[in-house]
Amino acid sequence: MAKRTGEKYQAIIEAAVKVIAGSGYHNAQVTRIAKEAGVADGTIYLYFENKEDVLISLFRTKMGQFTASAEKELSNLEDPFEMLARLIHLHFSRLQGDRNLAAVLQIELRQSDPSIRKNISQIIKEYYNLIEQIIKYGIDRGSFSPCMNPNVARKIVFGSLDEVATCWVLSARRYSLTDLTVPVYELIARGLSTDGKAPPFPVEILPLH
Amino acid sequence: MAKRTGEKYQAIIEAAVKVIAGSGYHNAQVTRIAKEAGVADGTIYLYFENKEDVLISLFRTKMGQFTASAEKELSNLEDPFEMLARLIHLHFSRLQGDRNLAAVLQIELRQSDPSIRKNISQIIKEYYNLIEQIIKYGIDRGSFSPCMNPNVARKIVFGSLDEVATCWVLSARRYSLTDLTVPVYELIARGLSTDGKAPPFPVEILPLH
Amino acid sequence: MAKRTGEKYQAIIEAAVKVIAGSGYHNAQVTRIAKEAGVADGTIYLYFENKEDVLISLFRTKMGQFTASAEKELSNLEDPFEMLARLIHLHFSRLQGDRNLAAVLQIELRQSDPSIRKNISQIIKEYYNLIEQIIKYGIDRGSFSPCMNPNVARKIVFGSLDEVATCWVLSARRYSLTDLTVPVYELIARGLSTDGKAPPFPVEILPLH
Amino acid sequence: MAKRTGEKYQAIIEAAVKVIAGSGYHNAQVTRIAKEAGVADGTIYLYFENKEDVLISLFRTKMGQFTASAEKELSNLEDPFEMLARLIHLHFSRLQGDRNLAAVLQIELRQSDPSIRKNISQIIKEYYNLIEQIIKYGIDRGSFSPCMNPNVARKIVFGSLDEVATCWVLSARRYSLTDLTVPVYELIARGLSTDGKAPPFPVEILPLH
DNA sequence: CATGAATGAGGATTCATTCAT
DNA sequence: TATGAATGAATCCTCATTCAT
Repeated sequence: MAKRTGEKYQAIIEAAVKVIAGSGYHNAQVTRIAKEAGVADGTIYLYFENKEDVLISLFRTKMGQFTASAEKELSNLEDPFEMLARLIHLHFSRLQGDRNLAAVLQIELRQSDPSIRKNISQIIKEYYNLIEQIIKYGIDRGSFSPCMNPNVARKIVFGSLDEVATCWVLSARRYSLTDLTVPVYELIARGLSTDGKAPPFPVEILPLH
Repeated sequence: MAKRTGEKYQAIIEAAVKVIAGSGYHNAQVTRIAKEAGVADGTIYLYFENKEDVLISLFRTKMGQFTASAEKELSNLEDPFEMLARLIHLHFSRLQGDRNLAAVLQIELRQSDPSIRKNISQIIKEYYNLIEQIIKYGIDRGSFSPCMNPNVARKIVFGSLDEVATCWVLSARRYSLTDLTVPVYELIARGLSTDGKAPPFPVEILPLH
Repeated sequence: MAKRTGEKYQAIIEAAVKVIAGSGYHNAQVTRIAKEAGVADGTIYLYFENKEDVLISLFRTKMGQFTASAEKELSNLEDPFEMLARLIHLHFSRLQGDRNLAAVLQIELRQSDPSIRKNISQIIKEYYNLIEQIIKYGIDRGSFSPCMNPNVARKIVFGSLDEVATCWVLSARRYSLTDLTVPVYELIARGLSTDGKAPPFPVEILPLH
Repeated sequence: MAKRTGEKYQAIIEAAVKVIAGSGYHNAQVTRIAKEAGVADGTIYLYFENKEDVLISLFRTKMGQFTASAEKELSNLEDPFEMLARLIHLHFSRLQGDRNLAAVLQIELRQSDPSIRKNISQIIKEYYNLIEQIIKYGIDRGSFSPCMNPNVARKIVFGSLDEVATCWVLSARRYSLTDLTVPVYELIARGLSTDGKAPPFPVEILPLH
């Protein structure tokens, strides 16, 4: 019964990002999201099951876009190290490019109820899979250490990126997150590599200064 | 005004761990904690300022014990790799040894209000410092790569351990967290090392089977 | 934010008068007022900021009506003694006409918190001013003693009426308050008058028996 | 079972005056009164039935002292006007002489529960009687108007003094209450007098400047 | 499709009083 | 007599959701 498309659907999701980023998860009342989206409170319930559904849909939309664009960008690559480099760069530049979204994804949405967390876990699995596939591919290609458990390696890669991003959001953002792309790459790449030697970060990925 | 010691103080903290682990942060009513601790509701307010103070004190107590025991255990070591190995082992075995506590630390406490989060950040900094000191020490000794930013490396180490632990808590714990000690060590140690070669995990750390 | 008009607004105020008169200020739970008004608890907060605001609004509305009707009724008069006579009559007949309101105004509202008292003081100043204007006018006309301090005289007039009314409310009302209009008038009028002679009470004010 | 004498009994009453005057009726917790009196919480219950009993005893003691000293001071007088003058002077100077007590009697104790108010009414009746006796005596002597109802006159006299005193307490006491003795006397005396002529205030009552 | 006024369940905290010592 | 740690009942307000219009 909930209509999951239309411009109001998108407007509500964008409004939710804005409201949550602005005043935190616990002040994100439905009324405020409705006002920000320019619709009546009740209208939200024409497009979403309930408030939880708004938050989950927000996460699904944003995370889905991210995973899709990452998959697309990596699809043409052959070198596992370059794939890793691009993934890290995408991960950080995406968050740096939308500060509201970064705050919501890294901080606010983690304050949510268990039922929301459960859905979020489900959604994030696609991104997990993407990372794990890169690792498996790297092992198959002989670039990454064959001794590694790809599942454990995925957790380390994701946990590293996530912690770096969270610290950046909480730091009042006095520094550039994307500036950490290279050092993070180097440490992780060395850790993943077969012989402890990782190729340098492919600098053409980075935007020109 | 709040008396911060005594056996009832401890009982209330243990009760809070149990109640929060059992029913989640948002269902952790003061009344339930009081009942679990075997005291009256009002008694909690003789030992704590308010509910928030219970949670922060819980975190301070538990995290403080952990950091202190880690500092103590590492104080006699000379090899940075061995320090890293023991830290990872301690981190995982501690959480595996108290499943309620693990659930509270990894999941529930992260759903709390901004003011609680702020206090938690403050407390966890000591653990951050410990990790960062190990890294700096390793660089000075020539064991860890001198190109690394110790602050970034700290985030990668902590983020990795944290993500592995969180996944374990959420996984219904069908596997042993401490079994991941060695693979996690190997990946991180290789990443940190100067030449991509890390000594094998010192097996005497692990308990005998 | 609080909508301060509409029939529910009035219904809540009337319900508050009834509940407070019936069970006293300290038993006037929001839930009881809501039930009496035939609305949900939360509805009260659509029309009032909080419970305190209900009480202050109650006083403002009722006292405002009283002051306004007094000003209107006195506006056509020229003789200060007649103005005094009508004021006393209005004061007493108004309270006698609404016993619940009398109990709330004379007894219950005086048990309230300092912040409520402060607002009440502000509101009652208009009534104070009305009395003081009558006295100043009487002095200017030569009817009232020019030696008097109008401010002190106002306190004596109001204090007299207030004490008489309070005693009546507390007396289980075995007598008519309006029956005291004439004796109170005579004493006060003589006290205010220039030469100790006050005209008799204008009997046409009183309702026929 | 409550021991109603002893130095701790007095100390508790004085402490109650101080605490209530200092932080208002609603912040006058038993614990604070006990601390101020230098006794344990439980000790209060050796001397008083309950908190209400402390407040009522406070009022009884203080009001009793006042009524007694007034009766004594008026007992030698013959002129009703002089009695009135001395009563007003005593009433005001007593309150002005103890600001804490004034705040408690005029403001704070009136915020109390109905049961306390009931006891207070009972206690104040002696003072009411004193005033009424003066009035009856004045009528008998031919000084005061024989048409007056002594009961109504008493309310006017007490209400006037009470309102003047209350306004003074609430005014942040930027003026002298005893300075109002003469004007209040003049207005009331004229109102009570048989012919509208009252003798001037007997200035020897006032302290020399 | 859209509105927004109305609903009503749910929980942290205070403080007078007790009673074992 | 005196203590003071422990007790536990009692209540205002928020906000996701509904439904008559």
